[in-house]
Amino acid sequence: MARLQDRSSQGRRRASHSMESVLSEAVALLDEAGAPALTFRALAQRLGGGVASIYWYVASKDELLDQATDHVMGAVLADVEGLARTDDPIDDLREMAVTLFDAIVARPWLAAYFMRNTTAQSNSLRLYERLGEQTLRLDLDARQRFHAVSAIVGVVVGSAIDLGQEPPQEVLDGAVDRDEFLGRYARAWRELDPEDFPFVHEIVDEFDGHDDVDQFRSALELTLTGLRLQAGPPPSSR
Amino acid sequence: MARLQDRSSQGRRRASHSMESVLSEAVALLDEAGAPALTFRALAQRLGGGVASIYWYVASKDELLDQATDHVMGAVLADVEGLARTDDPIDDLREMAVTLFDAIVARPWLAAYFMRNTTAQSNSLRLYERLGEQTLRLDLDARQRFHAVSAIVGVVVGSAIDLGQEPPQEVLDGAVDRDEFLGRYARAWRELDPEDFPFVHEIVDEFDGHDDVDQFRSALELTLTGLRLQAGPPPSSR
DNA sequence: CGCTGTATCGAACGTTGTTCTATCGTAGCG
DNA sequence: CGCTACGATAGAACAACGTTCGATACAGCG
Repeated sequence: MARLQDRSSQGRRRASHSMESVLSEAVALLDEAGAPALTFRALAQRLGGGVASIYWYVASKDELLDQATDHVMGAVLADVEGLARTDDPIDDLREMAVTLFDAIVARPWLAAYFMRNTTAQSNSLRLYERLGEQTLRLDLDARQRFHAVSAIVGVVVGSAIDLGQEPPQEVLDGAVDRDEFLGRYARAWRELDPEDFPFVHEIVDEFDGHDDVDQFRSALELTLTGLRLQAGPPPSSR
Repeated sequence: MARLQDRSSQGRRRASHSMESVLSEAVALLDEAGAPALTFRALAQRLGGGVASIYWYVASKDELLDQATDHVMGAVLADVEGLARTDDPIDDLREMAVTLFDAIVARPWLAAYFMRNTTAQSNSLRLYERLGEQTLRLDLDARQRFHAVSAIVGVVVGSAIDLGQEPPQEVLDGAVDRDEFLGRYARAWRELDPEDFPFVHEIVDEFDGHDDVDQFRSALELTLTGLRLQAGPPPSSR
């Protein structure tokens, strides 16, 4: 009968990890049950080793989070860099932002960590650079470029945050699906006094069962339209 | 010699709280040293009582956070409702958003909680309503209005998040001020290869010592410009 | 063989949110 | 006045968490 891993016949063997395996399992835990599920004890158990061993690879939980985040951001960065470039930098910015947002939809826990510490997360810094390089193709000054990229990242983060904290436990467990969860809010909102909350009543049907990606794309479009206006006519038309 | 509170001459008297005092002290702790400082034991000590007593007023820490957030959001809502209305709904939206952002600058911990649970935080819901009511004055359909308000809240949250997680402990303790903290990043960024990071070098001077409020206002302006364009000409000109 | 540095692990510590159980104090009532 | 019910308080204990400590295994090399 084949044994798991390469542990030999009897008695507890010591586990042998690697930075790669530590980060992979950490990401797996985050993916499966969100940030609260990533504990040193759960991670050690998955690695088949002791709790303290993990501290040989990372100095603290903060660093573990940073490294795990950077680990997956590597793939996101590759996706962004693999995007085809057009002659419109704003179109490119949109595609980049959407790619980033898609990654966060797939891994909601990313939202809270992916821009926390750009010295420890080099892939996030590179992504920031790639976004910024598109603004270099626009007729803006340095401050406007800085603010433009901050705005775009802000839209991504802002849209992603409520996404990340939406699941109150039940959605992650699969006991309640997202539509039912939204429906509860919608039901509560519909019972508000229409005179006191005319706007909430106006949009409750839109809210019920809405798509987060649509919501994000709309917010992004407003920012990009504003940016296009700020940049003035494209250089080719001058 | 006057004694603290109204405890009588000798022996431990039981403390008597109230919802008000619990929330006030909770907010005080959050203001003084951020979210990690709000523990049941620290709160109990400030109230001069036992740990378990707090559970008579709130069922969990999550509820404590929600109620404390709603507590201060009451004042924010009052500020927003006290704003003078103009004939331009977008100008009003801007003033409201800035008022909200100012409140978050004063209390960075707000960013993470103020839109978490609108059924438990009625003041946040009311604020959401007030923002939305401005879009009722614009020529938009229901979905566009829903997305517009989401976008504005998203910009606020997105700009506020890095604000809230900036202080890595030293800034809160007052050991290191914010400019020095930004300077460290700027110094690290300046040492990157200019060929690999042209954008980062372009904007590092803007980043160094930048004002968060400027950054936010710029991001907000892009969204509002996009929204104004989307809404088309004002009804008066038709 | 012994030494050294790398890598591992169990046990323990302090702090956190939460629960259990016991108790106090006062308003209401006979 | 005494008794009771209940609103309100609190200490002790529990499980889970991040983190540290000291001991120990293993491979490479002289």
